[in-house]
Amino acid sequence: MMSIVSRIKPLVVQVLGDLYKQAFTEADLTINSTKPEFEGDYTLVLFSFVKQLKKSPEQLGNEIGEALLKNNPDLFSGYNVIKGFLNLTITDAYWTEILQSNYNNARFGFKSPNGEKVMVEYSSPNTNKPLHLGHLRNNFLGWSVAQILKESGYEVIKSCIVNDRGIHICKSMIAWQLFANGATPQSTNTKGDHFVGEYYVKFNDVYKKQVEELVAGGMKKEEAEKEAPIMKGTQQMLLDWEAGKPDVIELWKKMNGWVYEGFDITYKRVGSDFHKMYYESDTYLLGKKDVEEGLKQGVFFKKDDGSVWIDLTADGLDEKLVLRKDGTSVYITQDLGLAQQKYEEFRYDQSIYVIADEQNYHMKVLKLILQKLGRPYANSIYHLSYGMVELPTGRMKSREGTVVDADDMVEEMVNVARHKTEELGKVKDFTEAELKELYDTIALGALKFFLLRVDPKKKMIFNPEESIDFHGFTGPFVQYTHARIKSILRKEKATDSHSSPTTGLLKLEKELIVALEQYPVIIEQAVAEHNPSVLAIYAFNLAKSFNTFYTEHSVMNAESEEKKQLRLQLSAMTANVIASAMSLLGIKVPERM
RNA sequence: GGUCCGGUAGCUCAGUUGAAUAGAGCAAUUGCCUUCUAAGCAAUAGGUCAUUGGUUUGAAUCCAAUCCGGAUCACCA
Repeated sequence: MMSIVSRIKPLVVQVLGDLYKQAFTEADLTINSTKPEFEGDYTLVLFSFVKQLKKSPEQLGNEIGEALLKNNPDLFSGYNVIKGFLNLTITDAYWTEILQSNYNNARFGFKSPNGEKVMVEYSSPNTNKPLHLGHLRNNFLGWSVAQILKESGYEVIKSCIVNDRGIHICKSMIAWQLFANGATPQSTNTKGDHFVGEYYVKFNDVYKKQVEELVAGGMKKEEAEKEAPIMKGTQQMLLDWEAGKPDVIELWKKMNGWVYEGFDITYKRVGSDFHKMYYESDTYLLGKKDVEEGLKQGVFFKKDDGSVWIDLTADGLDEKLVLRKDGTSVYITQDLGLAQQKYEEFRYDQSIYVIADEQNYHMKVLKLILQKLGRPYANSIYHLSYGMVELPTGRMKSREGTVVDADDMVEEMVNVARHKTEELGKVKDFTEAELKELYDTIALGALKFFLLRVDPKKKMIFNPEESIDFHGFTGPFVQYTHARIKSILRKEKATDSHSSPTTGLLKLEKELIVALEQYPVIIEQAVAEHNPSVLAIYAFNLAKSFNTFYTEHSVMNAESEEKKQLRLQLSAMTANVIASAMSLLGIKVPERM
């Protein structure tokens, strides 16, 4: 299945060769959608040939247009030249053919397996605090990119590295030990991850106070930060953990267990899932082998104190530590080891890391080191870097409690969905279970769409007062359009009718088919850019086009039986493509709402 | 300070492989429910595309400089 633009390009290249005996390539051509105020469907920009061919744009346009029309009467039905633009009109027969052969194809734009294997690592939570809005952006992005790749023919392995050990985990552990008096999630009726998160905040409160007291007593701030009793206790706990001290390990397992119970609920709710979980407690020692190997290869060097480094100054970066003087791993050491582990286990062709842009430098270094170590997978690593979600007041900080909690967020969206639905009163015959499902569909649709509609690379601002909206450029708008179409199709199904007319397409009908035809190219773009937002924007524009068409023309009371069939097909295909595009974003679409 | 990312309507964002008069949504104003779901449609208003210079037939887009905001450059993860 070839897009119309990629069909036109070789035809133009051929015509240019025939007419002017000059070789052009498809890359030399610019073909855009024709602006609505002009006659035509697609436009060839002529300026680039003017100089080379020494003819006026008008003359060129007319000659090329004439030849294209003559050679391909089944594809082009007309042309016009305005200034330097050749506007081409595609035949109605072409458009209706697209419609008839695809209106009922739920896999339109999807591809069959291509034999390539991709790993997508996303989510990567810490087990010391609950998930917040920033994690949701990561989860939705990772899941969506994986789904887009899957439907584009890749074998996809979704993985997750859980940061379940380290000093930050010990912080909530020690605070629990000191202040909980044996309280548990059960005894306090609190979701496990939230329960543990409270002690992480508690740690930071106490720590801050202790540092202040020490500073008041005349100690320098830097020293006080090291000497605060609770911090010393935490560091001791980390040493005990690494030594495998039973009571610490037991506490660690217990608290992590609480967190996992909480995470499971949230992941299930928002639809995140993984094929392979990695735990840092299993992998954090792995990279040491790579460091030894790199030392032998001369990629790394050892300083006098025994610490191991790599010199990246020739690559415009700094010297980077890869192993501490006491022989313990740092962050990058672990990532080196994990990368190796993942490759040995899955032999992927591509490995995508969905990680916030604050780690751009780290990921650059990781890739560079793997390249220098001569790893065969080094170049297959792709950092899908996304911007942080910020509040109007600035960055969210777990330590300071200025975060929008993921569970709270979902709950609030569900409430808004319920109120709005009740207010409109269109689904009064739904059962409790059906209503609950509908609220979830709408709430998560709104939330996912909101977080995915923005270019991942860009940081985004979340304003709680203004961002919860179900009108306009939102998930519920697209979902509503789908429900609206389904309402028509419940009255009458589209059928394979070859009696539907192949001429006389109305403007709004054609606009819709033209948009539908572009869907496969949009998916390809989403794959190439690792960018789901193009699908969100596309789905919105498609829904908007349908709504305009819908208010202007009646399907059930069409001018003729043929028109009705055509419009039923048009409705069916629009509903399919909306459902399809939304499914790639991880968003469900309801039959009614 | 070095590196990277960003600055487009009151707000949130598209457009950045150069192409016709820079587009949406929200907010504001105004119309449209006896006709397939008004979570909709139509319309009005809102812009020195941060600034300056350059390249080009053509610049929001490319180049240079400047200003502003953010991230990062840890023996933290």
